[in-house]
Amino acid sequence: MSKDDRIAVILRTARELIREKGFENFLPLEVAQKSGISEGMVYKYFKSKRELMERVAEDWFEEFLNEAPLPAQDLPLRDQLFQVIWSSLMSIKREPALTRFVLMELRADPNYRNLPTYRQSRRFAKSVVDVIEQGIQRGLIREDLNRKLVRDMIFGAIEHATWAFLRGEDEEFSVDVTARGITDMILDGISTQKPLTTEMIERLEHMVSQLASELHGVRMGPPAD
Amino acid sequence: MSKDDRIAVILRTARELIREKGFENFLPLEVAQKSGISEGMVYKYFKSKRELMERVAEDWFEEFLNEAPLPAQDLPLRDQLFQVIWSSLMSIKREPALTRFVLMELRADPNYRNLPTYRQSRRFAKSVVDVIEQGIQRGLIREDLNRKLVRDMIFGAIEHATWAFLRGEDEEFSVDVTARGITDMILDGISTQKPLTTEMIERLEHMVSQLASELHGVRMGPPAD
Amino acid sequence: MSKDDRIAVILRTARELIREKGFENFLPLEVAQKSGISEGMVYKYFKSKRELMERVAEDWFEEFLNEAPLPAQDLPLRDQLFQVIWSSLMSIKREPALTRFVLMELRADPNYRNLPTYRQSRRFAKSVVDVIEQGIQRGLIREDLNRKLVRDMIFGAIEHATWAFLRGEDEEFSVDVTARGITDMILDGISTQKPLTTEMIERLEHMVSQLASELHGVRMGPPAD
Amino acid sequence: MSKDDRIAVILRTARELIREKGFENFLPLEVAQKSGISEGMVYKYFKSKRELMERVAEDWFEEFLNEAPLPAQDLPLRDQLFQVIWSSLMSIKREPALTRFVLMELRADPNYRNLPTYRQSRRFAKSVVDVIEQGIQRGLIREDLNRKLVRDMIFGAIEHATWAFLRGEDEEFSVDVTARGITDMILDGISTQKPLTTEMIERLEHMVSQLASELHGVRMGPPAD
DNA sequence: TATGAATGAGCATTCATTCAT
DNA sequence: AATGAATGAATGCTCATTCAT
Repeated sequence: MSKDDRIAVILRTARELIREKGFENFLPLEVAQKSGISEGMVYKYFKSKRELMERVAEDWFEEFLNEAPLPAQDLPLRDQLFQVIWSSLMSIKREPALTRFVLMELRADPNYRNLPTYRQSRRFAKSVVDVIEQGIQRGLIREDLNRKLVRDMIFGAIEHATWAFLRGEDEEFSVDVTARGITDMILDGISTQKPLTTEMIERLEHMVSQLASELHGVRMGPPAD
Repeated sequence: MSKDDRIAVILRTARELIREKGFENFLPLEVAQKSGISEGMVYKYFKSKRELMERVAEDWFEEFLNEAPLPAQDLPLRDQLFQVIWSSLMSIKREPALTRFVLMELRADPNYRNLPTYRQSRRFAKSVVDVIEQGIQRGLIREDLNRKLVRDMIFGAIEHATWAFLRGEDEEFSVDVTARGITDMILDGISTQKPLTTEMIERLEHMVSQLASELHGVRMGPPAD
Repeated sequence: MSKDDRIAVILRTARELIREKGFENFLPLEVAQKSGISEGMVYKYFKSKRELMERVAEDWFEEFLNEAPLPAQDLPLRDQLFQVIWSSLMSIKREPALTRFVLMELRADPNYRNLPTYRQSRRFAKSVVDVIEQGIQRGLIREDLNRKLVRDMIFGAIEHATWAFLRGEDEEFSVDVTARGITDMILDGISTQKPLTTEMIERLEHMVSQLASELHGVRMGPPAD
Repeated sequence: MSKDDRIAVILRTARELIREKGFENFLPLEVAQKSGISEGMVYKYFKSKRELMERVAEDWFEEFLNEAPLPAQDLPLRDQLFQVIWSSLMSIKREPALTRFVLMELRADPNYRNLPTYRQSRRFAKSVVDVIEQGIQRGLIREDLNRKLVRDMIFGAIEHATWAFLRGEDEEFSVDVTARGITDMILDGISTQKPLTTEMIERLEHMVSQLASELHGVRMGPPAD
């Protein structure tokens, strides 16, 4: 078996083990046994247990990035955002144990910013930010937003929904419903109609009133409810 | 030293150690030494290392809940929400290591729902949900919202912002700015103005058209559909 | 509460705890708590945990010796032996945990021969040996027996039956049946009745019959019962 | 050193340590040191201290069972029984500490019946029971015996004799004498010749005397020895 | 006399990593 | 290249006993 095949087998086995037992119980010895090789070989190809785990996470993330291509720019904004959030939730639902590893272990690593996973995470985050920027350029999204915060909110919502799923709180966890909810809330907020609109209307009403008074010498009030 | 004082000392020391070294490196022996007592004493008052850590988290959460009283119901909705988010971020900024412990260890515990921390977390979540409900009743927030999702989004945003801070990504992390940003985004969403307003504007346009036609004998208006 | 009362309470509590949890899990702290006194008091009256446990065993043994008086010497031998064995099994059945303590811990102690329990054990063993001796004197038991071995066999049988009971193997463990079985086997052995004896008698009977017939012309049968 | 050799060394060392210090003071660390290996190696081949000790007991028992082959069926019953009892006592005399471990620790284990030692113990017990059954079939042993009780008595006698030896009470402990004594007592019981027989003979003597006196006018006494 | 806080030695077990073969 | 035996530091937890108050 070639070196690359060997590595592929180890990575696949390791991913299975993480999926089955959780990353806290992941043992290099088991990877070797399940791969039909010796422990020494695992350490030949991966400097340490940690490196192996990081590579597993990296591969998984890479797959995700490839499977979830950038949303087509000619789609409506809402659809683009939905697609990005939906892919993310879907991927998490498929590999909850790996998700936990990335969220809990890698992200807490002081060295996180030098890890490939960090860059991957940035790539994905960028695809979200790109959608936002596009929305801004099209005039559909407010310009005055803190981009970082928008990104945090989107991912925050995704992750928080994920935790509930990982803890088994939401047995009926539906990727579609959750993704739709997050998308709408991000775009529309939770308020009912906007006060600014009213103000503008009031201003218009004022103008109309003035016109009317010029015409008839009579001051019109706002339309009765 | 009285039993209660002893317990207090242990808890304080333990909290310091978690703060300094992170919960992964927390050793009961060190707690004892730093408290000037024997390891056995720690185990006299706390059945296990885990229980001690949970108590530290619990006390911290309790302090937070006491320090962050329910927002006054007569405040504007936006201020109430801001206050809740601000307290949360503030508390996290003060004890990042404990936050990590709660978010990563406790929340991932299969038994999480039976822990005091879970109930505390619910209490806090409830205070947020209460604000939302009140907004709905006042007609300021849409009725058709998935409450759980709103809650997830708010906490998700808070936590995600927290992670960036914990990782030292945002050195200039400002509780005020972040809380303000989250609050506004939750309430208003990120979109520009709302199409529904159009109806009202159409009515106005109609009024203006009539006025204008009276003035000039010409019908202005939007193009007929 | 007087000193003696105190001691009595401690001993009673200790016995209950040994009964409930087994002697391996016996904790002085629990004795104190259950007795409503402090741990220090336990150590005031008993030099060590071991001494306390030995005293519990001693008291129990003493009770047994008092409750199981010497078998009346005018009873048939078999009844005396049965009584002794029966009392022993009965006492064991009542306090299995204490029995285990004596059999496993005390008896294995290098210092066992200096313990009160040893002397008590000897007292009880003597009562058995006395029955045997009496049997010998009455001509009912062979003289050439190794007394020590007889004693070992009797107690061995009792203890082995006990172990099965302690392990829960014989749920239907009946003191009566077991005591009866042991008694009979000890007295009679397991061999069938000696064929030679009967044969000889028959031969003699045959000879006598012939003599009689020669004398009287009449055939005598065996004597009517 | 091969895996099997290593295991053998560990088992041998462990057995020595148990022999020297008793099973209560048995430390895995010491096994490793005395075997010239690290503690980790002990745990590589044996999941736990307990498992190691059980394996030591198991091997010892297996050796015993191999060294003490089934008694030849054509031997007299008494010789077969003697042989079985003798082997048992001999093995115990060689490894008193292991005997204590089996009798006290293993046999008290709630899981005892699932241990290999239990099955070994059954195998040996069966060889005894087989001898008994054979005796019954040959008409040499009473049919109406409670087999379980016979077995208990034999082993009880063996074990009780063992205990005395283990405690050093019988310094002159002789396997031959003890085995002989137990065998005889089991087979013959402790009673003198059966009184009924004597009685019958006396009656016969009486009849014979009468006949004789009728014949010769002379009173006959009991037959001279 | 009574308390109960305090001690601290003692021990089983794990597992990432190395390296002789 | 490949093996897998070997390492050994690290650590949570127990509990009989003491002694200051």
